Amino acid sequence: MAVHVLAVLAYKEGDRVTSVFLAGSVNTNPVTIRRLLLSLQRAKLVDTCKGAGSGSRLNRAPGRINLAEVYRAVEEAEPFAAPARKPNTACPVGHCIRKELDRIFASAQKAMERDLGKTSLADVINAVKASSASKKMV
Amino acid sequence: MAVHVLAVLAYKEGDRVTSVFLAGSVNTNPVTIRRLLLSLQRAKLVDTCKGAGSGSRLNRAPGRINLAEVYRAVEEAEPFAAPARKPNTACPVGHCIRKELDRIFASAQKAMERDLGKTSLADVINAVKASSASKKMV
DNA sequence: GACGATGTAACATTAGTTGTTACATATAGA
DNA sequence: TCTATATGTAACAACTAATGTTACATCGTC
Repeated sequence: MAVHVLAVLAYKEGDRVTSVFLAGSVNTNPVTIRRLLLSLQRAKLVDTCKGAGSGSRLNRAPGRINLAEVYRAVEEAEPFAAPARKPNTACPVGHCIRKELDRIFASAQKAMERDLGKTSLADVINAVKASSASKKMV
Repeated sequence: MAVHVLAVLAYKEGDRVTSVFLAGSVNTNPVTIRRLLLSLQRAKLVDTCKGAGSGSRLNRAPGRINLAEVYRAVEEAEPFAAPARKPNTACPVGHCIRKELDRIFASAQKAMERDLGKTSLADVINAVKASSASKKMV
């Protein structure tokens, strides 16, 4: 969803867009969008202003925003394997396994982020544009 | 959690272990374990028998089970980016972006699985054994 | 100062996961 | 064959996280 919002912002190059508009585009409600925008602001990906005629816009060119950043901005807590069952020490395995699994999953997540990092927001937009253009040609 | 269960099974090389025992070890209840075991059975990772003195055991040597398999066995549905917001066609971006995001996330997930695939269940157990051994030395 | 937008809190709604109980069924062993 | 034991599975409760809804204070622009 975050990518979707950013894509819309990229579409409106530079123009400020309101959370109400974004909510309509993503088919959700303004509050959820604003909650999401807070994360994106923290990550310095968007620039949001209050006041009449204001709203949000990208803080960087779409070519300089990659999806790994977006992912990290949104998923502050690690996404899986995290529920952190209580230590549960009685069992010889349970005792030490958590630390090990954390290591492994952190590595897997890094791998995923490396892959996401290969795609920029501009890439996404171009693909969307191309696909909608070819659709219009039919 | 799945990895934890398999690790316990690997610990008891060959012996059948009951869901009650596993539940105690993972600090949960037998039904949850059995539900999990069903997925692992489908993936041919474990072999479960009913009846007195029965239970589950690994279907392969721990060195021949890698974590990507475990992950796939458990996470049948793709884990994220999946909520599949309704198409929401009114907006020019929303219309075509889904397909593109699916492609990107599928790739990211593959990258993650490739990384998980580098670790076998045996690796996990060895790490756990090593860590518990060094702890005993203190 | 009024309007228009965000920030934020409180609460309802929803969906997904886990826990609990119960019971049918299958298997091993006496 | 009978009994004890363990799984498979269903129905339901409890819990958690995410989202939607409403409301309102606050900040900026006009």
